[in-house]
Amino acid sequence: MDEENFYDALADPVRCRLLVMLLDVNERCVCEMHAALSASQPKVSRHLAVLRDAGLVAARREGVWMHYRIHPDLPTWAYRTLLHMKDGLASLPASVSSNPAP
Amino acid sequence: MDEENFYDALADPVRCRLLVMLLDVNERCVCEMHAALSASQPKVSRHLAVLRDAGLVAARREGVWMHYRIHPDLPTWAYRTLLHMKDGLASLPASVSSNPAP
DNA sequence: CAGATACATGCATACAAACGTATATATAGG
DNA sequence: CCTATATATACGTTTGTATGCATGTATCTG
Repeated sequence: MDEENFYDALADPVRCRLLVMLLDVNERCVCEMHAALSASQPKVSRHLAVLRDAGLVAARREGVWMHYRIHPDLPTWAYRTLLHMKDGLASLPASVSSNPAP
Repeated sequence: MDEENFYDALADPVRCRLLVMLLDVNERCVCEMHAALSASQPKVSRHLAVLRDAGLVAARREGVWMHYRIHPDLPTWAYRTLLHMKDGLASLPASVSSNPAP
């Protein structure tokens, strides 16, 4: 969880929405999220990989499904920043404007 | 002050350091900051322009000098995020690693 | 008006990020 | 083993960002 990379991970609307979705519930699988965002599966998978590499989310496999959650060891300042982000993004549309899923 | 652009503005080490410097004092002129960061003047000027366009900082001209400060109308959640960032970045070196000023 | 200082910006380039499409991996079930 | 589902990744392309260098603009001084 490197401070320098933390804000890079937030600098994308898809990733922001993924994080906000994960703040609302404990866990979500990829298919849920890519459906909710109306974004293609590879797109969501790649963005989740960025968040995972940055240490923002953790993944757990259960059978065929990958369950993602906000990383439990996230430092307090990082978690608070995500909560601030959630408040600000609450009014925005859930889906990302471009590239709807087929 | 658009939430989407806010995190884009934070996604650069130079801009993060500029913001942290401005959190410490009320105002700073460009020459102070480019000296403190050991970065070239155009580099710092452009990064300040990004922060200004994003609404994160405000500028005031005083004679030949431009004084930058954290934008006084920054929403609370944004200001708190900057304070979190400052805490985390406190331990990092003040100057940016690459491209020292001539 | 000329020159100096502080800052901004235009241009070309290098580098990284994001995407779509296609394909690979993994697990579960017959 | 074969198929289907869920997810990840490789590849090529496009787009965006950061930078150095050079130049432009603004202000002050004389």
